[in-house]
Amino acid sequence: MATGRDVAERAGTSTAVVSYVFNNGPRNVSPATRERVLRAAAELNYRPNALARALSAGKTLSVGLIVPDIANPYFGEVSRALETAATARGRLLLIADSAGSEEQELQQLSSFIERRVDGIVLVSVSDDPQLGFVAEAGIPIVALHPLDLDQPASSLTIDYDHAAEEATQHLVGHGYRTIGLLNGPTDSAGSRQHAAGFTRAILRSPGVQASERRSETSRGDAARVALQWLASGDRPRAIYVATDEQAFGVLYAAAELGLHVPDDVAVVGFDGTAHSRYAVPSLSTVQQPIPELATRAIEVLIAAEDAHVHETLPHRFVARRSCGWHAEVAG
Amino acid sequence: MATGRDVAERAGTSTAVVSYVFNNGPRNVSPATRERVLRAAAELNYRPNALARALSAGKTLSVGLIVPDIANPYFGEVSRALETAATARGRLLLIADSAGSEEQELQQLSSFIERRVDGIVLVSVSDDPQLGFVAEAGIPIVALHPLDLDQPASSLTIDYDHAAEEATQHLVGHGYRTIGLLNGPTDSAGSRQHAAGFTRAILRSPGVQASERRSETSRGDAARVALQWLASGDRPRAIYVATDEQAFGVLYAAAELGLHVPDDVAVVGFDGTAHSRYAVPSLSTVQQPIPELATRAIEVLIAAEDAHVHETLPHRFVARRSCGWHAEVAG
DNA sequence: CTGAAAGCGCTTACAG
DNA sequence: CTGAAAGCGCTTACAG
Repeated sequence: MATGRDVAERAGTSTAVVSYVFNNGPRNVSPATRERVLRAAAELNYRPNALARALSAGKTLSVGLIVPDIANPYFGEVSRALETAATARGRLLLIADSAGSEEQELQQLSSFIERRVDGIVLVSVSDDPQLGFVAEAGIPIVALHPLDLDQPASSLTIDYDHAAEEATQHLVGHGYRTIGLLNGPTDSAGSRQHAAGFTRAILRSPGVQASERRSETSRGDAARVALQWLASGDRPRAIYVATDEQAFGVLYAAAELGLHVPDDVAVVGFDGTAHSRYAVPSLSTVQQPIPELATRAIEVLIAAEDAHVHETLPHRFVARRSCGWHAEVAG
Repeated sequence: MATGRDVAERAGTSTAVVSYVFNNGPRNVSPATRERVLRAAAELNYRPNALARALSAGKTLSVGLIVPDIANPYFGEVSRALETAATARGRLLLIADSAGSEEQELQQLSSFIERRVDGIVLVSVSDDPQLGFVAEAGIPIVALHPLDLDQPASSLTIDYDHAAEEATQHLVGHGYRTIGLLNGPTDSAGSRQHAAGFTRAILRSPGVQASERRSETSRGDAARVALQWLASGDRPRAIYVATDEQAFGVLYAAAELGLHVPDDVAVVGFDGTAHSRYAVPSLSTVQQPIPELATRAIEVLIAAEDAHVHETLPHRFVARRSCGWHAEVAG
């Protein structure tokens, strides 16, 4: 491939000028020279080498993202929103999939450090990820989930605890007397908050019975757990599910068992993926502010102040058919 | 951040030796020296700069992927499979989302060229993408969809035409006499093959009536189109849908209208996403060989022979509840 | 407005 | 087994 030197020679100028032209600075170039450079570059099909540029300029203008499963629509939507936000700020987003593996997550963090990304957006598979070595490298991190305050990273989340309480309260309001919680697989900060909010709503409601199960964050495993649960003697009348992805598995299990949602069992999900609206039946859910999370995450990384930021963004409960309403709420 | 020079100084050796240690070659290093280098590196938290390495060594060991919508589960699964395949071959996968925009796709191709990726896996938004400039840059491309043979790129696909015929034939075999095709939005090579196979199966079946609609490749738009179609006087008894994503929209529309799948309307999808199995009801579909496509794509890019490759991989029709079977076929 | 030159942090023949 | 040095392709003070 042609280099800046090739272009400079053909245009009868120096590599410095070629750089000035392609970066619109930091020095001015006369229109005639600029014209010659651009012509030569076009003739040679010149593409500046981004690696050399980054090495020399000391910045890569790129942001890394690590998610546990890019095939999960929620993370897909998050990725898409981050790509939009990053592009709007002139950054390239690099997406990596840790495949639910802590080891792979660590490798990808390393890889991002080695590539000198300007910042990292992380959805960790771990409840308490080791981020010290990233901080030592001087690369800011923002997690899109609750994080211990002593971690060397920022976090942006919604208030899981209150959202869980609100959603559970909504089910109580429908008059359901037995309510289940299908939580995530591990004892993480997130799952504790789901449980805390759920429990608070239950305790406040005399006569309401609670039960809890766990499953992996996948349709398949949620379906497996729900098939047993819903076929058992202590089938709950309503279930609050910690992720949409698991809720889809519950809807599937109910249908397989010939149970009607919401008449036999009501379901509420969490995340507010675009798909939740088109579930059968459409899924009531807690809507995460995905575009806002993405925009703010990129902002935080670009600002990269010394202090870490821990912000809570507003969520929204969206009632649809699956919880018992027979008309979608406005919006 | 510490550099190789810092490590060399602390270890009392040269940067060359540091490089030899971290790359396990190309020269041997005595155990004692290696030990000193590793210790110094650990103390300094040294991370080799991948940009400098790539610039110097002339290879980035990275592969770019561009998909039209990372939030679409099919592309999510493809991304995940490619990440696995790339990692297995020691390459880093960079994922970009063109957001359905031809212009953005071109920018991302440019960005990948500038980053000197070793190869690009492309799912284009365009029927006839302009790839000449990528080929001129010496970067091999493999498309995961049909491509004109005069394009300067390889392609890996299944036989859409026969798969469509087979799926339609399956619906005919159920005895359905009115069969619809819900195709993709544009007149692309893919949509032509869907239509060709569909039509062939219909023409071979006397007395079967066909109809066709189009929608965007999204649940939402497919639902919009299907709501009209299924509520109209000429509602087909069965529908062959060009993507799972659109088929989910059709399932939603049927449920909204109080129609039972498959008793009122049968549905067959296309792609074989993991989600298809857990749809309500579980979705009959044409299974793309996602892991095989991914593995082969990375192989083709790494081999990077002069000749372009155009391969057809085997697909598999999977009958589930949505087409009228009431038991899932083995597998 | 333009050019010669140093430097970014590596890798790799080359010489010893 | 090890080191000095050139080079990868850019950017950017510095000097003119």
